Amino acid sequence: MRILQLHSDFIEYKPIKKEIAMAEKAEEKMHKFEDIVVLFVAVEEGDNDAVAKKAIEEIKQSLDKLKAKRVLIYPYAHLSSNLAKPADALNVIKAMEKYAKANGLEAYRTPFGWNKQFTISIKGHPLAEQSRTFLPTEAKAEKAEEEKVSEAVKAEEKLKSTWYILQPNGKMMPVEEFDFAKHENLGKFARYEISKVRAVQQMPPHVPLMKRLEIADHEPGSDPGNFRWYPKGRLIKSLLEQYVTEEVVKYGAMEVETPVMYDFQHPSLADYLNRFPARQYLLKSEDKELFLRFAACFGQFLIMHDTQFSYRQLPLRVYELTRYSFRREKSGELAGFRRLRAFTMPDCHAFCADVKQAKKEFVTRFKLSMRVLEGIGIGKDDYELGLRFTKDFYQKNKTFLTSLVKLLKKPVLVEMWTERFFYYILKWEFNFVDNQNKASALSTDQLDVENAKRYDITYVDAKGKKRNPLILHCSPSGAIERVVYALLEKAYMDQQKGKAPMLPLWLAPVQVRVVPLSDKFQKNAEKIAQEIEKNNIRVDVDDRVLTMQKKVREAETEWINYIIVVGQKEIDSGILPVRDRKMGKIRPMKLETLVEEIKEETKGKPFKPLPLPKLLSNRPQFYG
RNA sequence: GCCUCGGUGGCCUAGCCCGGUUAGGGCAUCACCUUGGUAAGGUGGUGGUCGCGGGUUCGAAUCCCGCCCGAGGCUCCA
Repeated sequence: MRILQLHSDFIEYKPIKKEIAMAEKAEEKMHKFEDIVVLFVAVEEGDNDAVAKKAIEEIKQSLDKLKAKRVLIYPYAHLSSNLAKPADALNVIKAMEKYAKANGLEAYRTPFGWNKQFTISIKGHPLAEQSRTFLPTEAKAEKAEEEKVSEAVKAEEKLKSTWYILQPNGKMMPVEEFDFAKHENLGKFARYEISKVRAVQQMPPHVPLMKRLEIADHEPGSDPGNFRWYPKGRLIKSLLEQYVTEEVVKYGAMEVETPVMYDFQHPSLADYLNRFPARQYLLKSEDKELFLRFAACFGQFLIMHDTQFSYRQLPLRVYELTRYSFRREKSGELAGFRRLRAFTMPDCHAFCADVKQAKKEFVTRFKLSMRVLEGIGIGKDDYELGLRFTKDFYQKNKTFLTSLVKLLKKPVLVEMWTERFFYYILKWEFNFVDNQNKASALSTDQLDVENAKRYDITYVDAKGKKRNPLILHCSPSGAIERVVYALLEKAYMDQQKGKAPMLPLWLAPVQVRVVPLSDKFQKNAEKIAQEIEKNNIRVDVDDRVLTMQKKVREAETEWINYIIVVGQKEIDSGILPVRDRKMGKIRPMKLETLVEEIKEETKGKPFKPLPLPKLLSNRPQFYG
């Protein structure tokens, strides 16, 4: 049994919806209790009457110290991942109520089996918040692997935020007063963030696409949310990784590499972990407890802790492409490439002397992120800005915040916190809105005022004094997997609009396919392919024994950008009929012209050769 | 984690409600025929622990229980 004990000034709750068939009877109206100790209770497998009794006895002792005698028993499943069956849980909960009354407490109970809405105000004293675990027998006690309810989770329960729309002209209005008619996606994003709209019952389109296009698939031999990447997918991912890294290095970052696992007991890390509401993958190695990183922060901060630097060198930028970062998301929230347990995250930290410098750097990185997404093929019409800050920061920095919105040239969603609960005072993300009207963050940056101290990172200022820098946390593209998700979802949207779905040319696994009209022309086709290949273009030859029509059809379903059929006419004339996917027609052109066009379109982007045998007859089929 | 729906050769799927021949079809794959002018040429063959484990039954893809995996919803999203 797990109990979160909160001494509150008041709690209000309202039963909304029955979660299970055996839910108790309840009145669907607001209930309010004042000056009461709320017991959020999760009944676990094996809990029984004795556990209920023991729990109440211990709580009674604690309440005596608080001079409190009113309790509200509130069934709360989310404290445990090892819940008892509902019927057993209800019995235990009822037993608790019985024992509480027997112990002279004034006991109340919220209905079991309901989805409830609640508001709680917690008293400020040191003993107001306590968490407890009770196990069925003492023998099992040492197995109690306390799933810590982190400070961040508790903080979020108290978090109060208000929502606004901030326009490029600096005008900020409450979100409900804004007219979304001309800003459909922003409206979808706002609704998703604030009220969590119900999505249509449908598989996300990128999931079947990533399989059919042989990009990636679930790996059943691993943990959920871990993917296998086929050659075409690996090429796409690898090009994206290379591109983002090149752009961040151009911006001035120093690339490093740090471990994927860390000591749970390291003091800075343990403290930091407590600031994150997510769960980690844990591993035991001999007597050490390790966790897998969920971002590059750890490694980079530990490096910077041991690094000597002065104010003259600031801002200092450190970068790593984490392959992988791990977050043990709850199984029910995993969704294709949108949300994974292992993902590739470019993560760039900038260490700044003061707020003024941090703000300037923040703008540089905002522009960098826009540029990176643009280069990938995700323009500013494809995402919406979420801008989040504390009220205090807003009052001192209105002009600065508006300047970010001006860069984007469209209204943005604002979340304002009355107090600072996280380690940052300012944060933004670019959110992609997909075919299910769900929003997912791509690029993001944060202004961190807490971790330099926690990790004891210092620079020497002009007077020779040690100071903690401010730290910016930026991912200029967001997780690479999520970029692939956005590209595929975007292609699907195009298809819905009647346009041919496709990937940006520089990311297409096969850019040109040469189709010999019959096997008589195969040598000619291979020769043309060789000429194209010399120019760093990914080209293959469909030498299979199939009709030309069928080969064209397959090339189209593979989203190949240019298809060239080669027969006698082409050999005689030297003019190639190029089937252009983007323009949707066949364009007669010379080989050199096509090569020039492709080189121009892919200029400045990384290149990698074809990741598969050049002849289709030599190629295995990974899926379907 | 909870609730709902699903899992049948490499892929998509019929059959399941109402238990009973050799589990049917399409795509892919292999062989042969076809050598073509821009989105599916023809014929034949190979290929199956019906997600896994247990139960009910003379008999289970089909009914019951447990588990695993996927999707959707809730929750969560640093």
